[in-house]
Amino acid sequence: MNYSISEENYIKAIYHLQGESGTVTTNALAEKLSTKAASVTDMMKKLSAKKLLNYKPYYGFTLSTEGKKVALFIIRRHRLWEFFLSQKLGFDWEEVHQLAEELEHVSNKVLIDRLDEFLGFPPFDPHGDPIPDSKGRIASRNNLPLSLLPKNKPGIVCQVTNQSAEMLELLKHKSIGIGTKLEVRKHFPFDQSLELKIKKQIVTISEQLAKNIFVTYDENAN
Amino acid sequence: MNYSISEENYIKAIYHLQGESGTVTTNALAEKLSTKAASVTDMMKKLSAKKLLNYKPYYGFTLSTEGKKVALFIIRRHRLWEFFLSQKLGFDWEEVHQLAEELEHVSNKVLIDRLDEFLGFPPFDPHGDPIPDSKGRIASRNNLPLSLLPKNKPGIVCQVTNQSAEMLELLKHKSIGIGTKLEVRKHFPFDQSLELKIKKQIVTISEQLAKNIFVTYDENAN
DNA sequence: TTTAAAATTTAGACAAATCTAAAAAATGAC
DNA sequence: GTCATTTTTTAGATTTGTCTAAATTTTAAA
Ligand SMILES: [Mn+2]
Ligand SMILES: [Mn+2]
Ligand SMILES: [Mn+2]
Ligand SMILES: [Mn+2]
Repeated sequence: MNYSISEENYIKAIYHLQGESGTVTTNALAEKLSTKAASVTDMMKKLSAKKLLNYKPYYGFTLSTEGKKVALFIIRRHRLWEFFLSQKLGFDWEEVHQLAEELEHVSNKVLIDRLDEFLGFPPFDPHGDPIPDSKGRIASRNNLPLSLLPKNKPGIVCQVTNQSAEMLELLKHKSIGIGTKLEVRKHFPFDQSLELKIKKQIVTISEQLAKNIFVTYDENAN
Repeated sequence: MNYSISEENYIKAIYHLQGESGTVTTNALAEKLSTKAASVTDMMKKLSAKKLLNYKPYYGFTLSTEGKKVALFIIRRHRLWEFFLSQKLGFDWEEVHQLAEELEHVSNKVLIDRLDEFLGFPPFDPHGDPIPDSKGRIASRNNLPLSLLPKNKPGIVCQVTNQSAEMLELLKHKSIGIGTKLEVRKHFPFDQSLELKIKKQIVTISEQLAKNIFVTYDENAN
């Protein structure tokens, strides 16, 4: 019922790597955690013994139902602290992740539920990622990758699915953040780059960047 | 410059035990940390090597100047989080200590300074203990142990110097908290017990309890 | 001043988490 | 299908923090 910081970091990393039920490999996890394959195997045995994993040696692993539950509670903590750091302490969205990496391991349930309440039960974190509620449920949203936003229809940025320093630096430079209103003006099939209108400015972004930006778009709006 | 959770717990415990420059013994520290004397000796060697301690084998130890600085920063974190938990999340003063025990180990300086600012630079925590500022300075206050409060002069409880669950339970029962206004009505030399007037009620407290309650008293007030 | 008791340190062991290097298993090119 | 390459696991070591039991040092009583 109570896991070490190291165990929690592994569980969370597996959750993110496996996405919608894919199997995770030893090397991929080692890479993600900046550790060695041998260390991963050791930890997989341990998490397996604790029934958090479906693990078949040599063939990778996925989280068990219990493992997913644990992961969602870690992610809940992480994203609530990110929201707190951003909204209450005024940190930029590229700073909050590192700090939340530490705070997420303080795992008292009542503390987290009170924090949630204090923050007004935010459904999304500063990067637009959903915050699991106290039961581990995640709000869904009709997201659209920027590449599928119809031309000349206003969309609002609601999520960025890569939060590397490099990505966030680029977004900042282009004045794109959560809540930014924009329209696609041009799409160049040669390299899939896009020209956007943002606050009366024309901004060009690459395919790689566009792939990581999601928008909401009200089809019934004018 | 960066210390493990275990090291931090030892440093803080030494700080509290040594008070105003007393020497701390191996057994006292083991007791305080619910560990064994042998473990303490091991850690003392380590902290000594890091120049955080003045350590003479068999004769106890005190924190070095650097060690005190580290201790004050840990205590700053602890008390700021206690204040946050109490004021923002609505926890009772007997609950905040345990939670702060974990949060105190998240040691990013900018985070703590921003938290301090967010909270309005509180000088005292929910138990009335002073919160070191970002330079490690502690506000002083003309405190008076309740036993020295002149009879029939109003005092305001500003600090309780024992925060055991037992003590806080008793205080709650007697409706005494930080900010409580009271007057000493009677003092019984036989057992040093006191009769207090609190909001028109007469309350009796023991010597042990009185010793841990400190009040402010304005000599110039009427 | 001797000696028994108490306090402290040392010795040796163990669990957790990590690493490097070697062995074993799976995979894919031929 | 064989075999070299890649991936994964195992073996053995290391660091941190802890423990018990034994040895050492201090202390305080007789
Ligand atoms: Mn983490
Ligand atoms: Mn996030
Ligand atoms: Mn602690
Ligand atoms: Mn306190």
